Amino acid sequence: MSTPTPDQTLPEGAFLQGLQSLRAACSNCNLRELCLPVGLSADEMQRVDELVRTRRQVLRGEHLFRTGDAFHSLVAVRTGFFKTKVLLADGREQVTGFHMAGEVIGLDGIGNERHTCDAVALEDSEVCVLPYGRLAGLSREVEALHRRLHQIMSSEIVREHGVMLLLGSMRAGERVVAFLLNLSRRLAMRGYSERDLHLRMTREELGSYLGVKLETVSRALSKLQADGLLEVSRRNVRLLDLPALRALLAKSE
Amino acid sequence: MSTPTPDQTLPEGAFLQGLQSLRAACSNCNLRELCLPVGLSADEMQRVDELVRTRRQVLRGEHLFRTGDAFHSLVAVRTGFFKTKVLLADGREQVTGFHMAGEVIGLDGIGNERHTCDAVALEDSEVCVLPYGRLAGLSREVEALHRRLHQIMSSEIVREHGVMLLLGSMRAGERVVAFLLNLSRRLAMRGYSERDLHLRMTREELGSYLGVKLETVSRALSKLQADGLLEVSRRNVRLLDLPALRALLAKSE
DNA sequence: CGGCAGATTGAAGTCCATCAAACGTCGTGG
DNA sequence: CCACGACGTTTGATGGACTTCAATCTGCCG
Repeated sequence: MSTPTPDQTLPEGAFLQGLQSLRAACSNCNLRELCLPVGLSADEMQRVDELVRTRRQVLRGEHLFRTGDAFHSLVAVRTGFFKTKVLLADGREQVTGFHMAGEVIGLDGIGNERHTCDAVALEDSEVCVLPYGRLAGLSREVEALHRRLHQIMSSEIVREHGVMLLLGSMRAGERVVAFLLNLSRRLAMRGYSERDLHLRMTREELGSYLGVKLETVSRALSKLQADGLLEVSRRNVRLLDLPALRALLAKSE
Repeated sequence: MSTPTPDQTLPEGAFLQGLQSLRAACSNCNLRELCLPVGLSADEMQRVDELVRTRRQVLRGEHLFRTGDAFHSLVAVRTGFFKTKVLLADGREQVTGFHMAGEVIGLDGIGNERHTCDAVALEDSEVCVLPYGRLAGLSREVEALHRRLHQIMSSEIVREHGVMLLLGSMRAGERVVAFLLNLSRRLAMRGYSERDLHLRMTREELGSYLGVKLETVSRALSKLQADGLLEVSRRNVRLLDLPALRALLAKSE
């Protein structure tokens, strides 16, 4: 493997720290069916390879970007787990999402060239850096990439509609179930068990995402366990009765 | 004015109802500084004119689109006021946004070619129909349009982050103030008073958006009136002390 | 004028937040 | 190796914010 040539167009600073010497490429990435290159032909994917040259390691607790940072790149999660959060003037914070392998982070920065939220690794992670300028340029040549970018952004909007529904219209117990089923589905899509979940976030972070306090999350989980629908042990959750859990959402009372 | 030639590439069906014989064009639209063509040169705007040929009238209470409808076009609000909402299986609904002149609706449909929410006119309105296929095609030729589309979607993501913060981290009174200030700012951007607001939605719709019950909205408004910060009379709100209202959010307690 | 939808206000109840204590787990250092 | 402490989690008791239920009021439109 040859010594990598640093990409001259990459932003200086934070993004160059932790640069990996691995050759990044979508073409031989096992996430290509989930991630940015969905819908691209082999040829098209190779053109994307040209600009997805940089991988970055992000350690647990490290920020990928912060509110106010200049926006240069989107980021695709390769391994690991992230949270994004927004802050209120008085320090209150709201977790806006949890992000796992194959998901793209940083879309918030496109609009005004600055990030408007923080992204923090919840475990040691690796991401692919997607320089936005080059991505946008290529997407004008490769229609499938253009479509895919629009699709990714649109899906993020739809995802957030779901969170708004959760925060605005569900009670605490329902929110927890909705979260678990969503996580279960995303794990299943990646070939993991849909029953055995390992939560990567604290009860407090989960509570923030769900708009309730950490004690409420804990109580809701205990209640579901008492009802025989799942087993909880710290951050490990086993879903014992998926149909019943789904029914809790589909038909509330 | 000559008889308009119906655009052959437009989708059949619902969108053709209420077709206006007015010649739609961004170039001579007074919203061009707020709407889709922001950042486009005169030449570029004329190219957009070619595909923004159709205006549609939407009466109060009418749906612009519904969950499940096939997605063909984005829609720019020209006059009037819309809400978008998502539905839960048991009938509960969550208003995800209120949309006024210059704002683009329907971004949720891009991802999977179907709409995932309902858009309803809250007063008699007029919209410009933006056939998505042609818009995407043109955006590959006109870079400024490409950027603008990305920007619109990114801004929508950022807006929703703000709503999530509101729903997840604020108390009822703060939510109402945040909503009023947001509306005030958007009206001011359009040349209207930032103090005199006319709410276009019922207390119930506003409560749904804010994740509280209609009575709670009503009480919060009454409280703000009692505190001398505003005057309410049915759907008319006059903000009497904007700095104090802003301070309520900037520094809670 | 009468009826109705929407808005306000009050009283009672529920869900969740808050405060508090105890427990388990993990990593560190004695 | 165990003790210790920090951190995260669980669980209980109490209180508060918002919901629910209900009555009344207002303005609008037929």
